[in-house]
Amino acid sequence: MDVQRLELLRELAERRSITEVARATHRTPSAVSQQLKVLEREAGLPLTERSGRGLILTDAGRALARSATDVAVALARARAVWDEFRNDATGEVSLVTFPTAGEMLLPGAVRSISAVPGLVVNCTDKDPELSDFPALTAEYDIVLAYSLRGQVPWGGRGLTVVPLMTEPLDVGLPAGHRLTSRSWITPADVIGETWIGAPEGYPFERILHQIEQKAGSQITIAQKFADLRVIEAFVVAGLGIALVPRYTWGGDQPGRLVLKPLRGVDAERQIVALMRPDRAERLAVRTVLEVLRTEAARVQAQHALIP
Amino acid sequence: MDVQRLELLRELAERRSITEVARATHRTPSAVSQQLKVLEREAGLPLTERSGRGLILTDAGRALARSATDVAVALARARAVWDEFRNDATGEVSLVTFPTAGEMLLPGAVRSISAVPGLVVNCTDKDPELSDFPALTAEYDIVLAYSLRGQVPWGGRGLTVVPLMTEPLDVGLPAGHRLTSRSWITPADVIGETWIGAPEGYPFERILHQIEQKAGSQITIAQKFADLRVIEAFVVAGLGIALVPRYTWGGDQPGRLVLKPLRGVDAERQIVALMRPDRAERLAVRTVLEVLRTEAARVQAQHALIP
DNA sequence: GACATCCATGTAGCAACGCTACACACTCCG
DNA sequence: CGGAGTGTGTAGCGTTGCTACATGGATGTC
Repeated sequence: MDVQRLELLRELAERRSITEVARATHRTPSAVSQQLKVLEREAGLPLTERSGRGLILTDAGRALARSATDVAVALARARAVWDEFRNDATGEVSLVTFPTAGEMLLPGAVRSISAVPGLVVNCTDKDPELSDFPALTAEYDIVLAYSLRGQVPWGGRGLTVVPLMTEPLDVGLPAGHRLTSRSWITPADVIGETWIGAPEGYPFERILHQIEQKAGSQITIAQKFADLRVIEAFVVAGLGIALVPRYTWGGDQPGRLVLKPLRGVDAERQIVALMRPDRAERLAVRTVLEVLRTEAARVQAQHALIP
Repeated sequence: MDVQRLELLRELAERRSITEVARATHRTPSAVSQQLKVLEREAGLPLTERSGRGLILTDAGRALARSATDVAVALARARAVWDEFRNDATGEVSLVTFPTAGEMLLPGAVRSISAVPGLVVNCTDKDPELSDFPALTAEYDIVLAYSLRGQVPWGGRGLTVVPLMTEPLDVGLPAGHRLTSRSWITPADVIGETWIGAPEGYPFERILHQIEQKAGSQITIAQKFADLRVIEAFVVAGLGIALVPRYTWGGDQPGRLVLKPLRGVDAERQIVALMRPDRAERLAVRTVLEVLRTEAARVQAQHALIP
């Protein structure tokens, strides 16, 4: 019935705890509990069940929370309509990114956005290993994440996904390496090489496994680092070769690090923006998204010129 | 921002006057005015303009009212979701119809609905000439209306239209008429005949014009009646022939009135249910609609057996 | 041209609602 | 067995949205 109450139910569905909902909505847990009780009484059937010291939603609760999302989207769209009427893309937009995308896209994007008066973006970065990126949509308006081809970890959660770019993953070689004369590299070429890999759980690992399978031999992984700078340093030092995202590559090792495209495996990652559907409707958010898309296109075009 | 206020704006868009909105929502005009003022202040731009002693919506107001409809639809859908969860198609549904459809569909439909406990339909009829049927959606949940093929008078108003059946319009002849031996009739056949027509503005008139055009000669219209019973009585009395909806035909003149299908012109009318989109989402309304559809199918099937 | 009428809109007051603050019950874990 | 984490009741208070009544314009009529 009441939209505010439905909103609370939706928050509960995402945050799994009344205390968390209260914190997020600047209320007392008691207030949240009371409102949900009223909603439940109106609905005429239980929406939550106690489970340990917390609680979980019933099937009915989940269904109602889903509808609540549609209501929130419609409402956000209404807001956007009159923001457009006033040409007023004003407000704060919060954004998280994984580090490499932040380095590649955000400086240019933030500069463009600073040209829009009244529009403010608050950016942070988070380690993709430590955080559940889809879950971050509860806290941030825009979440920049990446996935490998075919991998869709954020499907089914009802999130809005906007693709920004697809970035090829190349093989990084030290200058003078035997393969630097090649114009591309296949899995067979790298048999016997030592790799600088990524920690377990990182999606890059899957690609190394694919290379293993295609080449039919096992891969030697010497070190596992999460930070691209560290990886690059090791490659330059001749301690191994590594997968390096083509556009994100630091480039501060001119001539000492050589990138070669990889053929025979799906070596690319897709960089996307994840959002809660209602937040995606906000005019300010849509404006930031548009800037990110053009910035991504700019980066991609720039690298196409200097291969 | 607030849904209640958006709802008031939407009502204002339809009812054109604060007093009317107040009456419809069981409030004082003052209350409505105050809430719209708040909405306007929040929006930051004027939503209404004074015009004479009433007021009209600005462009921004109309746009916002449209979004308000989407919000109302989402909200109604949420209600329907948990009504379905409880299997609870309870409530009152109001319905207006034009007389012939009421005679044909409502007795059977109301009987079926009475089998659903807690579901109540309040039916009325209105003369299609005297009332603007699309506008009646403001007062009634379901409005039964008809249109001829190609005619869509309710488009663009943002109403939900559910087709119930298409009913052929036949030519009604008195027993013993020279054409009763034919199995169908063409415009050329009826040259020289005297017609019992419908008053101006009634859609039947258009079909008579079509017959005129196809036949290439002018039609003689002796009388113009709105009520089908009167028309039938005149036909039986041998005072002329007339267009008669095939399923709606009274049938209380057995053997004295003969119906023959008309070929060569689009002689059929479509019977539809008109609804405000949010009301169409209500489970009770959808249930009634379903009954109406099956009842329409039953009537159609019954007449197919006895041609 | 004065008056009745029909609008929308202010103002004061009141009732209802949703929040905070605090206390309490319960579960998990060291 | 506490202690820290949950969710939930109760009392009280501020805000909000309503009614009742009065006011200001625009329209139409005798």
